[in-house]
Amino acid sequence: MLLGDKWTLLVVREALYGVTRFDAMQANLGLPRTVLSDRLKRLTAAGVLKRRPYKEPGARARHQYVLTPMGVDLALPLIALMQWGEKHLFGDTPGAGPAAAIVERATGAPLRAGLAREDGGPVALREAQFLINKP
Amino acid sequence: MLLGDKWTLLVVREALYGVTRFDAMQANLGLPRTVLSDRLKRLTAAGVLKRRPYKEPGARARHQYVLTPMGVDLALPLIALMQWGEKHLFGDTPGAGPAAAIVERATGAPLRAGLAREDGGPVALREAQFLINKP
DNA sequence: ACAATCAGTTTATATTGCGGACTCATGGCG
DNA sequence: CGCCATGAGTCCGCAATATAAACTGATTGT
Repeated sequence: MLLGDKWTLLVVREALYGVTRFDAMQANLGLPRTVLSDRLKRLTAAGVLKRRPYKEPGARARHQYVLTPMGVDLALPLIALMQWGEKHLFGDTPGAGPAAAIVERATGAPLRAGLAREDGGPVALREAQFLINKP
Repeated sequence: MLLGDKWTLLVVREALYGVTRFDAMQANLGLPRTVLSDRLKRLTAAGVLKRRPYKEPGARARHQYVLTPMGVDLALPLIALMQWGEKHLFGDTPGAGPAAAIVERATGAPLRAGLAREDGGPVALREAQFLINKP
């Protein structure tokens, strides 16, 4: 079960925010280093992250964790979850406003996760229905 | 941390599928009854589910767990996650096709989770950007 | 040579998850 | 009426994970 624990999605979110180094993630999230180490291993094994060595000039070689296309695609579920949280659970961390806004790169217009037909036409959640496949 | 474990989201998915009774959820998910009991408690405490007594004619009174509006809104993150899984991890459970399709109730047209401007215009994930609030 | 930094690993303890058995109330049935 | 089945949990003992804190080890600026 790839995404089924407390930290995995948060690690991916860090990566989406542009945090790529072990210590920065550990400091931001405050999770035990053992767990971070394990999650990064799992995520790279699953193909969500890629581990790359790199070297800033005048610093020793490190490695960074960057999202693969598969990882980048996790942005959508994550945005949907974050917006759900903003809307429904704000007594969560009192005083804290939304952690991040999602905007269109070109125009700065705010964006929202939603459902759409394949032609792009938006559809409200109430108009949607699950069709369950029972084999 | 409300949604941070293996089962909570799956329980919500069951509820979205229309499963409302304890034993049915337990049978479908195969999780320990203690854990299901705990998750249902948490979810009702958080306002995602509501516990209601009801009575089918000719059977004794039971209770069912139904989603609140807050719970129904979790459909979107869940759909986004499911579609991510369909696209990227199919060696997951070999032989199993997608578990459920999402369609428009009125027309039966298939739906996809995506990003949109506030006017409803669709925007590709690559055009989106996080604006982080640092207080 | 030395202290600092980054990226982990090791270790010991605490928490949580798990399967299986048990409880308890209620309704159907002979 | 007495008995069985069922739904909805709880209780218990063991296994797996999480946690905090200290340790390793490579490298690098001073």
